[in-house]
Amino acid sequence: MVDLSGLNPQQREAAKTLRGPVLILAGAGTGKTSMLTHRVAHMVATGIAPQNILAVTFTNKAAREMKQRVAKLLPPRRSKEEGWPTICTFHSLCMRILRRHIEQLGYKRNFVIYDESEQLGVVRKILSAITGPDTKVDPCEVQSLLSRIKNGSAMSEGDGTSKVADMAAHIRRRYDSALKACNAVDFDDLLVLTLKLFAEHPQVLAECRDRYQWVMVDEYQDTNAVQFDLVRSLAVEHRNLCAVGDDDQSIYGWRGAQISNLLDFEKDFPEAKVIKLEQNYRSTTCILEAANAVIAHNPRRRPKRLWSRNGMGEKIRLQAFENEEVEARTVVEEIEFHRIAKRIPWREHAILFRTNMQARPLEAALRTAGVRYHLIGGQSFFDRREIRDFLAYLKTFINPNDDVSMLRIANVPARGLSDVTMERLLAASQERKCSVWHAMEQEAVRAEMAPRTRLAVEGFLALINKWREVLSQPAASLAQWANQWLAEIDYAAELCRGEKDATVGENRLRNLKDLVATMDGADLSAPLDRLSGFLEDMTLGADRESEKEEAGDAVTLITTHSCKGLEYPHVFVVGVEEGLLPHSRSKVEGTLDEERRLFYVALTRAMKTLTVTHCLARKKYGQPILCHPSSFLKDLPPEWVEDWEKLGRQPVPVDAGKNLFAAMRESLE
DNA sequence: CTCACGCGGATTTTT
DNA sequence: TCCGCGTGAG
Repeated sequence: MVDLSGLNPQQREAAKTLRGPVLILAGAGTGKTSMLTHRVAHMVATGIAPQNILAVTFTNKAAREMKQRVAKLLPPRRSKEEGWPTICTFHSLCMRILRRHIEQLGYKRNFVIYDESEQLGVVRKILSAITGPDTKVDPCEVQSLLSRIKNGSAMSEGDGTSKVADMAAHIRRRYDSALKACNAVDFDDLLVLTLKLFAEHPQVLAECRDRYQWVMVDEYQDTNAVQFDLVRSLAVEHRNLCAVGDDDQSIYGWRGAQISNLLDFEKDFPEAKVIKLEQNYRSTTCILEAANAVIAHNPRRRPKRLWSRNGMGEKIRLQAFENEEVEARTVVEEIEFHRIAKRIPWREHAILFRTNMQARPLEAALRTAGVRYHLIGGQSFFDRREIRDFLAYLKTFINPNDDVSMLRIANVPARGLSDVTMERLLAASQERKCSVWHAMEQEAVRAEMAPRTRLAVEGFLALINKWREVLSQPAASLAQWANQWLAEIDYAAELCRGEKDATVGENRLRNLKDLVATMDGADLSAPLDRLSGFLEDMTLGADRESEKEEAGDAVTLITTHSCKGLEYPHVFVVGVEEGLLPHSRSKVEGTLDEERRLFYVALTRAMKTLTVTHCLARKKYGQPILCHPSSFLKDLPPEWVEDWEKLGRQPVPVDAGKNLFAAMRESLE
């Protein structure tokens, strides 16, 4: 038997309610993961076959954490063949299903997954084909519209709908067939195609239902229409569905998340049992009471009230500043004061803000004060050219018919395949209804080219084929293989070329080398399969490596969106102003509720102290603009708040403060 | 190609 | 204000 005595009564009930639909409302910091992992262990202990258990999460991080914690609770596996629960993201679940069955939808088994920038490439191509080279249609817009359509949340804007809809449908058809021609699927397709598979091939659905007889879904409030359909497809028969979530933390409505999936759970599962987890293990009473009061203003929520045994704690500090620079400086001073006077390390502090743009003055202040920090978010890793190129090469080696990847690297480094040549090849491929690679392979196509370009094309064909060849040999080391072809194409030179600062190129090269070094895992399957696996991990398991480097002492800078699920002993929520939080756009979009939840999420990150700040003026597009305190601030009950009336308090002159801190720090180190 | 200049746009972003 | 883009010249 599993020991459930560490759980509180509600957690225990949730962990022990196995059969039938259950909705578990797990408030912030209420030990959700602990409950879930114990639930899995308890299932196994009661005789449920582990391989019949499925737990779906949204992020790799959540999946990884749950996997690790489940592994600690389950009896050790006797053999590799022995069943084990499936704990993964929606996307990787669908990927697994599609790997087995996608041939029934007319794709090849070794399909690749296109990420956002590759999707964009396809969209660009289609747009230029149907509207001529220069039009004002933004490919990004189109791509996000397509995504929203696929996820079943295309906003039906009131105006001129049918024309736009027709257009969208047309583009979608071309887009889908373009991807299919490359044997590629995008992130959304993973889910959509799985549903299609279920609809068109009932035996596959039956197989999956049979396999996943016990389904758990984490962060249920964030599921969108397609994810909901998937879950329902799997669970509607056996009805062993455990949905875990918190309607108060639904902050991804704009990405298609349907909070109604959680709110109206009983519509689809009338016999559902609802369990609330309200004991919080993270924060002090002050923080929780304030958060409770804020969120209570939302209509249409499942009433909840977080409480804790962590004591009253310090009151929430509410501070006003004349502008964002003073705000940043003071927050930093506060952190330094904590560190020097109270020996609280930097890593126990986080600064939360609504928009990325707010990070700028904070970074500046942190830097001048010599405080280490790391900024979470911003898309860095996958925008790096060297990584993109490398992955495109890998995809080309796996499947040269993947036009998007192939076109990306065809002339990188420059090998005489100019844009004009590639355009011609593209046209030829469209004429012949084949891939660009295939067009290159055809003698007739090459015959029409100038001798020099013809040689370039043949050289490229030979290059790709040569290294594909190596890949088909059994015991190749992927890292070695990659290093060899990288050397042959002299990619290092390509990276350094045109770079004024040599260290930039070196850094890029090091990034790449680090990546290459991770290619050889322990498993001994065929190199091609390993390569596919590696690629998949890269696209699907897109762990921000910035998040990994938690080692080291540094203040966290993070948006209120990406802080969900995290916690910090000392939290500063900055820029809590009308127009920023709630964001001005939420007024026109009618999403004030979600903004309030966002504020609630921010508040509930704090364990020990919470500081909420706002400015009286802030530079917007360069111009200083007057700001008003957020309307949410008046919902903070005065009894839990310590209002620092800025006006009375004359701060120490900046330089004096800086020197003082510098001196104190030196004396300590 | 590469650099320089000018213009526009600026919420949030799990895979 | 500031960054990223596309364009146009050399």
